[in-house]
This record gives sequence, C-alpha cells and structure tokens, in this order.
Amino acid sequence: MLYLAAMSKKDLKHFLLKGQDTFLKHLSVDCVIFGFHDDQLKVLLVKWVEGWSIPGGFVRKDESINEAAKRVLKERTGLDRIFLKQFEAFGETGREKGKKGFDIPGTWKSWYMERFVTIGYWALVEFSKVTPRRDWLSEDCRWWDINEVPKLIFDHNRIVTAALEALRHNLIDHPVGYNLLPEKFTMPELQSLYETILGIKLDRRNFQKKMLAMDVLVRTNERRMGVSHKPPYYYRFDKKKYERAMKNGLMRSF
Amino acid sequence: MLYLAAMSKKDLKHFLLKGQDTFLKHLSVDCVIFGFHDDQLKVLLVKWVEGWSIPGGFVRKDESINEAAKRVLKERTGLDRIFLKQFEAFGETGREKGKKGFDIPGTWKSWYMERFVTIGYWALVEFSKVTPRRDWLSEDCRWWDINEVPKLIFDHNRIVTAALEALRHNLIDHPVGYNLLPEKFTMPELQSLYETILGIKLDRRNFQKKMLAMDVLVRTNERRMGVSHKPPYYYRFDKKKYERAMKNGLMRSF
DNA sequence: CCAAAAGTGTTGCCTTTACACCCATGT
DNA sequence: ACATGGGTGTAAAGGCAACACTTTTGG
Repeated sequence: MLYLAAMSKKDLKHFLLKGQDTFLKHLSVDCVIFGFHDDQLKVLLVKWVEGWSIPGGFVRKDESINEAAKRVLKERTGLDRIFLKQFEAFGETGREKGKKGFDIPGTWKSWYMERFVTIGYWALVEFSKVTPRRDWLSEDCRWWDINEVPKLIFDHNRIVTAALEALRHNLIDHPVGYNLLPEKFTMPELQSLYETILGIKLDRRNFQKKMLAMDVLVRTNERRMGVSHKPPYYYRFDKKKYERAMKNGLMRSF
Repeated sequence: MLYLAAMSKKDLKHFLLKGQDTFLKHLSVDCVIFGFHDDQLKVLLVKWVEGWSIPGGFVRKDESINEAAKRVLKERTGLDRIFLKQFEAFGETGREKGKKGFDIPGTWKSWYMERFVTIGYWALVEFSKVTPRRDWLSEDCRWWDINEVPKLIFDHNRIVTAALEALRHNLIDHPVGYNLLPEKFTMPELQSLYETILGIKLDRRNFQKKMLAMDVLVRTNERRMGVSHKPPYYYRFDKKKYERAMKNGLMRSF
C-alpha cells in the first residue's frame, strides 16, 4: 500500500501534500510475493508502525498498473523479470480500516488518507536470490511462512488468501517452478514445491510421470551426491517449452 | 466508461466540473454483458458520438467497486441480482486513445479527461428479460453477436476478448446457464449455449451425461411440443445444488 | 550389508469418447 | 409412413491411481 521506499523524511511531507501530482489518486497495487525455502511456502511481508502488510505502492501517472507492480517488486526484492500476475482488484469501502496518518502538520487531509482501491498481484521469486529490503520508514521486511502469516493491516490477510487461491488455481493447468526454484533442481524438490502450494501429498512416481509428460523439463547428467541413498538427477526447465505451456495452459476436458 | 445515464444536459457541466466530489478519480468499471439468443452469444453495447463501447461507469466514493458494477448493469439492463464477476483491471497508459471531451466551456481539463484505470466485469443475463436502455447522451444501446462486434472505442475490443476468455475458462469447472437461459430449457438449448461459448461442437449424448452428472439439473415433466420430432424435456436448475457447484467449482486432477 | 530414497514398470479402475439403437412428434 | 431430432445404452480407448521391483548411495 505504501510507496515510501527510498524516501527521505523531508520528502514525506511533500509526498503527502503533492503526491497526487505524481500518482493516480485512490489507486494502489499490492503484491503477494511467494518464495520457497526449506520445503515451506513463504510470503514477503513489510512491517510499518501500524503493523505488517504486503508490499505495495502507488501508480505513477506515466506508468501502467503492471509497471507499477513490477517497480514495487524491484524495490522490495531487487529482482527484475520475475513472474507477476494480476489476480483481483479489491475495492470495498471500508477495506482500509485503521489507517493512520502521519504526525506532520497539514497532512491529515492528504490524498494518502483518502479511500484506495488496490489491484492485487501475486509473484513468484527465487528465494535465495532475494534480499528483502526495508527502508527508513518500514521497520522490517522479511519472509514469513505461509501458515504463520500474522494479523496484517487493512484487508491484507484476505488478499494473501485470495492470492494463494489464485496461485493454486493457476497450478492446476500451468507448470510452476521456473521462478520459485533454482536453475537446477531435483524431482523430489519440485514435488515438494507442488505439495506445499497445494497443501496435499502426492505420489512420488505418478508425480514424476505427470511432470515429464508436461514436456517442460530437461534432465541433466548431474546428480545430487552426498545423500545416503540413490542420488536424484538434476532437472532444469526448458524455457521455450515452459513458456509455451504457460501461455496455452494445459486445457482439460470439454 | 461513461456514467452519464439518466443525466440532464445541464447536469453534464456539473458532472464534468464537480464529478470528482462524487466519484473516485481515475477509476471506472466496465461490464461485458453476455446474453444468449437464437443460438448466438450476444454482448450488449452502447453507442456514443465517439463510437460503440461496452457499458461502464464510475465508482462513487461511498460504494464498492462491485456495487458500482451492479449499478451500471441495473442502469443498462434494468436487471438486478444478475451474475457478475470481476475478471481483470486494465491500466495501460495509452488505453483511452481517441478520448474526446465535450464542447462546454471550461470542461476541457475536467477530471473526466484524465487517465482512467478500469476494472473489467463480465455478466450473464437472460436475453429476453433485458430491455437495452439508451439515455439522452448515448445514441443507441443494443445487442451484438459476439462474432460481429464492431470496432469499439479505446481498448474495449481487448476487454471483450478478455471477458470471453474469462467466461470460457470459468465454464470449464463451473456450471453456466442459470443466468443465460430462461427458467425452463431443453438439453439441446443448454448444449447450444455451451457450444456457442466454447466455439466447438460437442457430442449430444455425452454432453447430456456430463451435465446430469454435475447434479445441478432437474428434469420436469413438461416437454417442448410443436416440433416434428420427439419432444425434448424441459429442465431447470436446482438452485441450491447449482450454487454449491458454483462455489466449490468442480475441481479436477491433482 | 543395511537403510533410505530415487528410477522404472505394471496392473486395474474409472472416466471419457465414439457410436448404435430406439422413440415420439408433425407433415 | 417417414423425416427429424431426442432419449438411452454399451463397448473401446485412454488417463490416472495404486503399487512392486530394482538401483545407488552413505554408514
């Protein structure tokens, strides 16, 4: 919700009073950023004085909403070219319950204090490549296990839930993993990712068959050694085939 | 895009100059309203001086975006309680190419002339229950065959395409028809609806089995008479079961 | 040699598809 | 009677789930 990254304190007042010259009023973007680590699905959250929230920002007058979302992601994760998908706009009237202003004279009727409709995005990022970035205004920025997300400000808990829902639905007919896993990964790792997102256990052997049938994976000759059992092969995604599958989906019955 | 229904000419200037006191700036809702008639999928379009568009409107400061969309639908179709679903927000910077102001002094820098992000909805309505309503500003309002939609203003052609896509996708795991067909309908009619939306032919017998397996239909004792062949039964939706199926979806593999 | 877990294959069920046969109506 | 299109059934095919067996490592 807040576009306040990399802003100096003296700029804040200007932002509150003049922000509507730069940004579209009443409109924000919020990103539910998913990562995968230690067999756990994670979301990146930011802490403000008011509490934890999902990272978000405002839409500049000269950028599209998608560009705004990309910018927010870049600011928070340092990552470019990540997988990003719009999933829902949230526009209830009372959605920002508890919103607080800043203790700066003349700013209590700032554009920032007005009602906002936010456009929700979910993003998939490679956990290890991200260094969560707080800024001077936010107190903290870190990963949270999806099952341990705290009470968030406004309607952000609902947004996270809806994003997870959207991600799961996407998973049904689109391959997932390109953006969540390192370049090389083993089949058990990929399976763990799927199980974590879907929240169910899958059969090891059938999973492998289904994945290979999707025709988006390439098996390398390398294997993960150092484990006291038969070493698994490393796989990587075939970018071309992966993207084709992402586009077309894997349409089912009818 | 335009919330100008039922507005008198002298109100127009006030709307252009003071509309931002009532509505959220930069934000609109647009509805792709689908109907079904003569074995054809139809969309409701509105004609302005600038050309044809999908019906839309602005968001009042005291209403949610969903309420705004419902209001627009009510204004255009007279219908309440219709099936309405948000599917995508459109926020490219140049999306309103060709937007024209009104020939009223002092209104050329109206809030209305600024950039808008629009939230797209699709709706299903029962064709026969709708009386398309034009107002004094719009020149016309009528149904168009989905395959014969003319060049629309702004990016509305893209919005229609995306809406159809969303409707088709929805069709895959949700029953459709409750809002598109009259209360009683025959199986061939329902099939025709599905074929029209999906744009493919389906096997008559397998379609019937699949539909009945969904467990949302009830067969009545009545049959459509007056045709020179075996008369088909009338069916109706079981509201409770239908809504359960809509909610849960008919989740598939994994 | 054993435990652990990965790779590969097979079986059977269940869903989907393709198609045949009969039925009821208007002309 | 016949043309037309609806209602019902059934057999083949294909996809998916359940499960067995083999393989390869570290200890």
